[in-house]
Amino acid sequence: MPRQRINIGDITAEALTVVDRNGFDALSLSSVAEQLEVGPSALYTHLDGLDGLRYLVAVHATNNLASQLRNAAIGTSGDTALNAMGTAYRTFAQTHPGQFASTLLPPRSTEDELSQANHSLDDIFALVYGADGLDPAQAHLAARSTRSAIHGFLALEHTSGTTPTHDEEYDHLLQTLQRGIAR
Amino acid sequence: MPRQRINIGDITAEALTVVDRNGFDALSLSSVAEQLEVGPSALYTHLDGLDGLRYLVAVHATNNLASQLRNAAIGTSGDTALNAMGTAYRTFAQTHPGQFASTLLPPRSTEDELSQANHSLDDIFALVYGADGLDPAQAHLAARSTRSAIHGFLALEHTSGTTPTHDEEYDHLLQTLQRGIAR
DNA sequence: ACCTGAACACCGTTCAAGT
DNA sequence: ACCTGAACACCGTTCAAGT
Repeated sequence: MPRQRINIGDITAEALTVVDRNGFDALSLSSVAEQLEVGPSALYTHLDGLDGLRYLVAVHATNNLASQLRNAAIGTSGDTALNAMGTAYRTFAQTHPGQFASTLLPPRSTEDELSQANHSLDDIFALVYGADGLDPAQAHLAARSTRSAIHGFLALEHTSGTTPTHDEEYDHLLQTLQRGIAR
Repeated sequence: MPRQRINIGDITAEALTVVDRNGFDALSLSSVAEQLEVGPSALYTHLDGLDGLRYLVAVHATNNLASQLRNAAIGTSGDTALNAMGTAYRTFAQTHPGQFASTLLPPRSTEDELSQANHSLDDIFALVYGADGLDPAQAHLAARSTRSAIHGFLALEHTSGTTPTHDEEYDHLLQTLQRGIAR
């Protein structure tokens, strides 16, 4: 019997593929193991069961999203930056709905890898607001409001089915934020 | 063998109990059937499998939330109404996290019971903005932005664990919306 | 150290059989 | 019409056994 040798990188890549194709709820040890040509129990050598697999996906998805936002914000500032980040956030949610959904998974401790990934996401928004003149405390508040609002809109848009485009609604949200943030 | 007779009302009540106690992901045909003292297959007479059970919970949860928002808005208007609704929304999410999570379930058609429940939720916000002087189109946009932002904040707060209270962040979000909504 | 394969518990779903 | 109970497929998890 030729034994297949796998590592955590293979598992992660395959898990993201499954999630991108069939959604976060379709992620299972069986599906990933089958693609890697090993038995489901082989995965326990590398991670802590199904919860560990979900955690792995959530960390990578959050970091992927953060990268997209950083790329979008490069060379811009102020409202231009926020609009670019809003567009990038939405593009990520639409092209990787499974990864987007995984983003809401609860961290295990207050300072684990997933918490850090979430903090780095908030930090991107806070940096933009900070460069815009807001002091650190205000920038943090503005960042949290912005991320919350954008995430909420995209989550509702995703479940609301792919009904007509909600471009006008999304523009309204982003403009509301830009007008409403104290500065 | 004394046969247990059940109806859709019993199932709904028991499903909501399970969801309130152990979360939306813990909802299963088995757990509900066990509490009703019937076999899991007996439920298929009344609904369409696990998806049907989830759908049932989502409809009732959304309508429950809508009732809370309506109650909160009674006798108020403008920013006072929005603050009251924001508080009621948050209270619902914290006291019934399972029902809150079920709220994001995708409808089956564009005009089924769940879509209607979601529309009635948006309508509550739209009515407040309408009474505030916004024309129907603007009130609709404002309602969607508001619901999205509030939902997103509460969803992130819920996953972010029950870390310290985020009261200040929530206030910031509501104030940002009130300043940012065009009127 | 890492994977196999059997074993177990659990769940959703279908369907013939009973009342 | 409505529930039972057997049957099936599928999944997560554990663990002894092999390499």
